[in-house]
Amino acid sequence: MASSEKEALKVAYGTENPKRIPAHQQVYFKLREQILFGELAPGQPVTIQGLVENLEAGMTPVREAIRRLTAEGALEFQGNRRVTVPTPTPSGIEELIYARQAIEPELVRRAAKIITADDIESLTKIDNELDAAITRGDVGAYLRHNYAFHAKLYAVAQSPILTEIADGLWLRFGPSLRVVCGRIGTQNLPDEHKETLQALSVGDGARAAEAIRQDVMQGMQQVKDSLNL
Amino acid sequence: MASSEKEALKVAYGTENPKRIPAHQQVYFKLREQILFGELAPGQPVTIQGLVENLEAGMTPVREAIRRLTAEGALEFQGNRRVTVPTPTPSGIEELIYARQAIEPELVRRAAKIITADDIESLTKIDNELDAAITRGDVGAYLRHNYAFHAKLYAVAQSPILTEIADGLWLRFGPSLRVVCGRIGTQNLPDEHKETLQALSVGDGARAAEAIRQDVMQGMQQVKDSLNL
DNA sequence: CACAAAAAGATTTGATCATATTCTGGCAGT
DNA sequence: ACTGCCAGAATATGATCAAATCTTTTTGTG
Repeated sequence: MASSEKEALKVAYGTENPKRIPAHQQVYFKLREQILFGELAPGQPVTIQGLVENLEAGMTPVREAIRRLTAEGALEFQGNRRVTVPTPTPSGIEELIYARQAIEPELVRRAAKIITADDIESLTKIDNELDAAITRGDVGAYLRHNYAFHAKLYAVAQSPILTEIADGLWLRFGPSLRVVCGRIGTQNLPDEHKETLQALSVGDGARAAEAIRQDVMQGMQQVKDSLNL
Repeated sequence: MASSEKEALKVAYGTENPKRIPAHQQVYFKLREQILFGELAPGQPVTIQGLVENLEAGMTPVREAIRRLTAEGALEFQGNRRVTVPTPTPSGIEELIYARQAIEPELVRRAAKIITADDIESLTKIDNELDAAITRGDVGAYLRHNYAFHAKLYAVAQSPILTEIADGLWLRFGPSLRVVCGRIGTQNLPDEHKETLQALSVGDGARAAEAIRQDVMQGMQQVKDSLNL
């Protein structure tokens, strides 16, 4: 995600000055959230008119948001003017596994070089909230905090292109993750975050990268397994 | 638009069935070509109204195409509603180098497992045309055939997600590549394609992947070097 | 009086909407 | 099953409104 858009996101959620945000961006962010955190299930059709009512927006902005998310792989063009949330396939998951383990550890390596104590503190805080969500079995909160942890790492890495790619990957498996959690709950979910934080705090980028790789692989493995049920 | 032009478009973009192509897709493909093959220079502003006239399309389709290309990183949101072709930065190029050498060799490994003699033949044909373009110093043809070679490899690999990512990367450095060729001509350009083809024809996926990695790295290195001039 | 900063106005461009048109898929009737 | 028709959804247009940039004029100061 481009940094100017991160600004827009902040504004959209009221943490910053009241600058006007174009409707098409607001729609984009809302729809993105719904996809990432599971309001929309794999295979579910997404209609323009439905969103116009649902999000109380005009037709043109909705259209633009859909095009954008389609380009990011979060939605799928069904040929006949139809758009749906993509249904995961084993080979698709394989591709995502490769891509994530190729990209995310590199982002962590980059983050490790320039991470500050403040960053580590806020990562720790996110991870604690994540633990709390797990113990109380709150799937929605788990998904949000888990993403927040990784997203914060990306932000630290200051590598906008790799971050956009990684974010794009999240959009592709987000709906599946929700399904997995619906099946197995929040127990037994991967969490190599402690190890990652430990390594980052002593400046060991290689170990941190490997820990995240483990985290990623375990999570994707569960998605893969849940497909064969 | 005259129907003969629509026909031409269908042929140009390989849509066989006689279905009508939505205007927003036509605009997308046209604009994508212009970005990939250098009609648009880095830093150049892209206006909606300009494209409406230039491509003889309506406003909504142009808008949608721009959103899509922005999502793919081919265009950049300039905060104040403005959209431009991104200007390359050294750190951006570094990111692209990492991403390409992480993704493309994997695609070649996958391609190597299932490539057919026909595929190799058509790759060879493309590479010959590429050589011809180089010897006659035809930059436009070089860019097109070079892309065609890589794109054909992606197609063989049958990995749609990794292919989309790789295509996205091309869109990001395409404009820079044009600039490089404008500076140094078509001589001294990387070409490990022969080695790749050789390895593929004997089923040596690892060697083919490494050859492509070399090709990618050499090309990106030249882009990087040309930035410091 | 010269110059530059600021204000006002004009113009270009983007955002959004209402509306007309085109297409798809389902359904009725054969 | 097949065919033709219809409702509803998507696509596309052009008009309208709003924002940003550029241009010109005004104003203030040394």
